[in-house]
Amino acid sequence: MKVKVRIAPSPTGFLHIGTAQSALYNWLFAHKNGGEFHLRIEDTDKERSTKEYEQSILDALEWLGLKWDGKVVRQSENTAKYREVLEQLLSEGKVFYCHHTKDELEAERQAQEGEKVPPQHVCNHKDSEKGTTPGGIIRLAVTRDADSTVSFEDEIRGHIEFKTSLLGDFSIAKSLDEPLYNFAVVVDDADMEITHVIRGEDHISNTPKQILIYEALGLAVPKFAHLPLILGSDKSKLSKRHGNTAAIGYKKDYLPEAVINFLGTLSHTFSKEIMTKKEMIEEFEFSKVHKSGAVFDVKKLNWINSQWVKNLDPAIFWKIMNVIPGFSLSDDDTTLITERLERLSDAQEFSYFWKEPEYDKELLKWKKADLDKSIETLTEVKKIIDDFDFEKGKDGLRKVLDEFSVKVGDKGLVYWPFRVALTGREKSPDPVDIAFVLGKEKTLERVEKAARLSS
RNA sequence: GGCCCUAUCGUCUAUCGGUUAGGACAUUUGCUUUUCAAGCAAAGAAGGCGAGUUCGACUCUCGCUAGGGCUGCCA
Repeated sequence: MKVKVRIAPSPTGFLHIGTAQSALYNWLFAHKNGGEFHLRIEDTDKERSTKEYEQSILDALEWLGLKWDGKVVRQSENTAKYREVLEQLLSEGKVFYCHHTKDELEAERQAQEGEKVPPQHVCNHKDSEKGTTPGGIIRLAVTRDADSTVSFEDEIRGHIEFKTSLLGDFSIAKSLDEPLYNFAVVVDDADMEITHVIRGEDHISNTPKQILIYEALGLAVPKFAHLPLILGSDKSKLSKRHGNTAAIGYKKDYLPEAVINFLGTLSHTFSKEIMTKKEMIEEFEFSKVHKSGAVFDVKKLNWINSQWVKNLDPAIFWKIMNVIPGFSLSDDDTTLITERLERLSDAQEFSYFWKEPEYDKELLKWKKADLDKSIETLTEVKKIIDDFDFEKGKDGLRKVLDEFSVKVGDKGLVYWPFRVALTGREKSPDPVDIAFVLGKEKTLERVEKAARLSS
């Protein structure tokens, strides 16, 4: 049987980074097995779902390169199917109408909490006239055998078992046209012929309910694989208060390959740290997916990103950066930036390559000398550069500057003001490298301006 | 409270009964050096607790503890 998996985000927010990870693992599993990866939008909650969020989820998935097969499925477009299934179940007496009010249910729940018994609603309408009378909400009639259990073999965690007596007659639809999560998921997964449900650990406790629905429908139960959660620094489920939880929020600082690499290696053991999606497909195994939650470590993401940036095609780098339309440096010169970049937005620190630097003249002062002396030396440097033929290359210029340094007796006094004049910053690559990127003319201009600025 | 899941360096992890408990990120130090990085080299850093099984447990079993998830007419 062909492997078919899916992710089912609800358009009530941006694509969560955890959902992105589970999308990745679904995608990996599908590709490893020559199967299909589908996208289903769970928009049964009409109040909170929006088209904008739906679009942003699609965009995030595309950015990450997790392309889905076939068309996007929307639950809101499946209402006829839910109604049909519900009516059938109703006629078979497997589900029933519950006419209890929210207040009654709430009172019951509080009483149960007070008695310290598991909160659940075992409805007395199920065997009465009321159960077949339309109105109220629809619940599944769950058998109350003290010993009966629902169990499944999780692909990642092994045997998991629940007592059905703890479930109560749980709700599956607000009305014939308003299915609730657990019911809609089962109907759709069955409809789409999903073979493996790969999702977050937070769904483990929904699984027995869903299995019971499969059984009521007389349908084959798919395999389940529950992924560990991504945790914040305090080890609780990653949420807004920990920072950025929207996958698309990482776009400004990270390459999609790096985010995928990070998410992939976070909860699955691979043979090395830096992995392409293709390599991950080869090695993906449920047995190598971890069981325990993993803390989201931005420092590691930064490092992984820096590795990807270093090896990035310069043309693509400039396309992504888009600092000034059309601006770029030669491939070799680009490495001056990419070799020292962790986050994409840090490229702003190299803005002196594409615009005039602005700085305080005090910055020109070398720490082991005073400002006047620094300027004096810079003026000498200007002359040296003026006399130097750039055709002779970087090493040639370095050689003359080094010789001059020996005469001055302080290398820093020569190079520091030179660096500041060119970049306006206290940290940068070698000023000689920068001079050769800027060219002789621009270099002289900046040095001259610096010297003038201080007189 | 109930149910379920989990438990090795600060973080992500390897180990599938016998290892000096390995690697990566981070940290610290050294080299390099005109600054900051990068790069290279090195160092420190771990099996929650208690029983049991065994010649021998990080590894198997049980209990405890801790953390997490769920407990909606949300998904």
